[in-house]
Amino acid sequence: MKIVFMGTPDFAVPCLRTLAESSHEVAAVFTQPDKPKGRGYKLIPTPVKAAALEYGIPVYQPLSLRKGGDAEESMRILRDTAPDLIVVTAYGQILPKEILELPKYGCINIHASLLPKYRGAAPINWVLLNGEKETGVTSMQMSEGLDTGDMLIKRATPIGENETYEELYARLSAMGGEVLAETIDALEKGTLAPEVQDDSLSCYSPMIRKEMSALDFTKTAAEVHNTIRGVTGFTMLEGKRLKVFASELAEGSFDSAENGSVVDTKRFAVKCGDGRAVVFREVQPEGKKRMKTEDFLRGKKLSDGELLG
RNA sequence: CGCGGUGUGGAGCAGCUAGGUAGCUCGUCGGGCUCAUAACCCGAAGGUCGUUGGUUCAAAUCCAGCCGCCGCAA
Repeated sequence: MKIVFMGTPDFAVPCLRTLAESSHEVAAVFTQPDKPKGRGYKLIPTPVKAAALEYGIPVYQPLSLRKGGDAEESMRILRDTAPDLIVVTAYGQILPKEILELPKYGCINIHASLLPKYRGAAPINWVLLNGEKETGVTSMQMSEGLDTGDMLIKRATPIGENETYEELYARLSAMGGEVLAETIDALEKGTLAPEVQDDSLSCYSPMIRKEMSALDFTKTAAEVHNTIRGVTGFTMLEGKRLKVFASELAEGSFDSAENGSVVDTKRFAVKCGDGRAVVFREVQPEGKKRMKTEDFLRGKKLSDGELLG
């Protein structure tokens, strides 16, 4: 088959590699325009673009597929390319109806959740924020709504108690490539059995906002832990920002301590609203590298009862 | 030229403002002790203090440039 791939971040790269290394022809890759990122506003190619260039696949980066000159140009390119299938993984743009209907087999999307739950932009963050025990990857036949298409193949995976966003992201990303391979395989064999989503079971996972990462120690330890896992936490220590990348729940309760105070200086445990404590496992002080808590504590002496936030 | 931090043995840091002996908490290696629920004692190895140049009798420390890592903002 002749396939066009659309995707942007790291998450989509395994899918692109799956296709590029398959017997199918990846005729073109669409990805979001390079944006100035990082210090000094350096222009960084998207991970999908970088991978596509490795394989020598032509890359297109329209500002929009829905309006303006770029949209018309994209439509022309797609018509000329005449793909049998378009595969979309975390592209970051809504496809107009004309594109959805252009390929013979339509458009297939790989989504990082067990649909119909966690439709939308940030499913991986939200399953962690909500303390879900299980998630997965679903492939679907795209329709006009946001992640509402008929489900093709769904695969589930348990979520570790202390699993972080990065870890889960990497696992689901790899699973995405596998589910895509299976889906295309079944598509060719004609064994796909599309399943309509039950809208009454659906929920959305909106985009993550910066302030959601701020740790609130009046919340329960489980909630604080889930914030750290889901969106990476940050708090203030002695007037400086401290990011928290990984954590675990401490055993025991510390009712007498103040919320947000350090209750174990050897492990960096912080008391939360329900009397329990969260142990920071991996942190990054402002201006410093990310490090394990044990390393951090070698250079930074915490005092008992020291207040965060 | 967006704002800012930082670079010191294997790890995390102090020392720099007021230049003059390389320090702390660990790790590693050797030895001792023995059961102290991340053990304790003794000893050792290991550093061109990011880099280049400048000032100076003397630079980790002051000055200038360069390189690397990072936080904020986008």
